[in-house]
Amino acid sequence: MDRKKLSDDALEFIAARFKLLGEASRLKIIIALQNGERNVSEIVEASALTQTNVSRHLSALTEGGILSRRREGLKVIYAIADPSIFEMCESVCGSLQKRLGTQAKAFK
Amino acid sequence: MDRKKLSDDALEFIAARFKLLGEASRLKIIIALQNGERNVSEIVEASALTQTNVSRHLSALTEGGILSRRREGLKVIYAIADPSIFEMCESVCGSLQKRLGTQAKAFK
DNA sequence: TTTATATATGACTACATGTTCATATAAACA
DNA sequence: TGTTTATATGAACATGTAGTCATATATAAA
Repeated sequence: MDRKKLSDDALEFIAARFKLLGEASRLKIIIALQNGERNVSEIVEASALTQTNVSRHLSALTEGGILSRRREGLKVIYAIADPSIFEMCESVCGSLQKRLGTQAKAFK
Repeated sequence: MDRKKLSDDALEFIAARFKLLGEASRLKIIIALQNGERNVSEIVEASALTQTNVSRHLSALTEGGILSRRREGLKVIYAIADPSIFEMCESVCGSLQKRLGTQAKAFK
């Protein structure tokens, strides 16, 4: 495997991670888990999404290494497995604030 | 506009930012600009994408506030407008390395 | 075993989007 | 003016994917 191919694979990995975060519904789920683990029903309630939809997103986020999954009786409990996503969200928030600030100035 | 609605809009903003980064082709373009501004032809060559495709992605990235655009004669020169994306990429690389390391251990 | 509760999944629809081809626009020059 | 170079865009296609409905699976309890 040559160097070019390797970095293409790496790019795909990175893109996949960003893609997982590039959806408001999934961000809602992540935020619902910000203060600690929760089972699916709790996430459904907190996110105001349907149970099916939440289940789908939870699968994707878990497979992508962002969440962890644990069964406890009838309930399945999810938690943030990769806290680095919060840094990234803050990073985005920072640059968005900066950008919105600039746009706001343009209206003065 | 109530608080709930506001935070939904904010989430959409953040998701849109992540979505822009969630595509290997666009990451290639960003990497091509990592060491300084470049015109479209140079980006096409560096990224090995078609001119049309590059042009489309450049539009999206510029509209999303990630790149800046400047005309100079026949050439149009793009540059990174929001350097915070590099922090995020490094953040992703870090957690991916950690994750791949864990997976590698599982095979021992 | 039957029933109830919690979560996941197959099938499907609707819609978004990456990519390409051909062509348009914009600027410089003869 | 017409021509050439550099970039952008309309149209169309193919693919991916979020969301939904009905149903399946898994665990606990009666």
